[in-house]
Amino acid sequence: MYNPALEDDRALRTSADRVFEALQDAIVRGDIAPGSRVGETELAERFSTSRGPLREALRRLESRRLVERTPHVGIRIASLDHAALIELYYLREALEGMAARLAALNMTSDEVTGLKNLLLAHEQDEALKADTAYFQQEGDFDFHYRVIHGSHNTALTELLIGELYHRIRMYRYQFSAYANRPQKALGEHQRIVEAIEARDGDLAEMLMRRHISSARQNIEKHLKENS
Amino acid sequence: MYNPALEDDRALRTSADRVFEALQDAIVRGDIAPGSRVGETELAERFSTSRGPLREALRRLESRRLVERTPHVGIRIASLDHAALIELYYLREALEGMAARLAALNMTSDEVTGLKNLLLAHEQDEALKADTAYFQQEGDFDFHYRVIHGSHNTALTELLIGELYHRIRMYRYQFSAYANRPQKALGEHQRIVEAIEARDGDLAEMLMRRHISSARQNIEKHLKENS
DNA sequence: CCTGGCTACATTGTCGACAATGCCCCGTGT
DNA sequence: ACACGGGGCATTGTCGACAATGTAGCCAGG
Repeated sequence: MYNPALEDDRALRTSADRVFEALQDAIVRGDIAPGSRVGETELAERFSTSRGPLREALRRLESRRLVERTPHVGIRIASLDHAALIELYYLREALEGMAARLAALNMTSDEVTGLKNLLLAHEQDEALKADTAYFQQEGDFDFHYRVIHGSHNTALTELLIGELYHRIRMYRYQFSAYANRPQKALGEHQRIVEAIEARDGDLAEMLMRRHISSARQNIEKHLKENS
Repeated sequence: MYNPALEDDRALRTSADRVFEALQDAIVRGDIAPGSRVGETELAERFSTSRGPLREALRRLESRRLVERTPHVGIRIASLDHAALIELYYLREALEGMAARLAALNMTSDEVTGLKNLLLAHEQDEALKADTAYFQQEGDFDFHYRVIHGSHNTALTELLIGELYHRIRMYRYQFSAYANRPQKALGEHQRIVEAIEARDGDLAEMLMRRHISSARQNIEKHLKENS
């Protein structure tokens, strides 16, 4: 059987890159328990490679704060600390607020219409499915991805999507449902798009910041109740 | 001021970490020409180690965008792109604005008095030295470091100081003087501290954002004139 | 029984050798 | 003269072995 994905794997990717992505995915999805210590030999066997490429992958995961390393002792998978999650939301508020501002200034009209169509699709899904968490979460990521890309600021985009979002996704996978008020979020998304369409950077930033700030407060409330 | 040397005894004993620090410094200071291709063997000899630890260091520098890597071809030192510098200033505006807001809320009174004393010292240096660029730059970093730490948000602090500031410093070293208006900057710093002391997060954020936005516009003006 | 140090083991850190890939140059054909 | 292909060379990617370090368990002494 011809499998182009496998060939690409071998042709234009190094083993270290392949391990990096696979291990990152395993950590984000929780296949490896957060906070657990893992040995290099064990991981190397799991991903069918030697310790050399594995250690290169670990260095990159260390930069993304997905593993913690102490010299001569070993690595442990990042633990899920509530305080760290709250900190991440302050970062998101600042960065995505800026992204919304820049998106209002720099998005092409094609990108704006694409964004509007996305929300229309969400609206219909929402009407049908009432309150399904999964679709809302994926749709939520999709919306935010598009706004971030719309900033046309590559440093900002790479920082948010390439580094911070993996940590956010890890929390979402493992703490699962925060009861994240889908219909309310959809309404906030719509207002943000309206501000972007009106090319009102100030308003777009303010609405995005409130949107993320609300999500943070919602999480804080749930954490306080369940403790 | 942030001083990574304090942790050297415990954290930096491996060869890979030592090379990472040394190579990062060499890149930031411009000892290695930006955009130039460098071979792994050559670098390994330069830092008296083998290619194994060197490659681990390169992976981390790749995460910090200080080197660019293409598989099976090699690495090249990050080039100094004007557009990328402007993008970085938008990141700084968003992140340090948030840092100033959080500093106004979370700084201890000891930290606030330390910050005030720092500016008093700058004021006297300024009065004496009139317009010396170097002290102002170092003092500028010192001021911003303290505000960032004052946010008491470790994710924000590590992101700004551990990742973004190295890129900023690289530009400052190599494009040197932007005529960065020391006395005007000092006045802006003083107003920011006043807002922090008054525990006015909104005002502190606004002033910090204006401060960085002014610096960005100043750079943009100089770039336009010199092209 | 507890404490302190010491020994043995497991794990991480480092290195040199080998394999795989890309690049450059040269030769050949049109 | 130029385009295309093949071979040699330099560089990167990978691997297994060895050295260095931390840890746990044991033994001796109090």
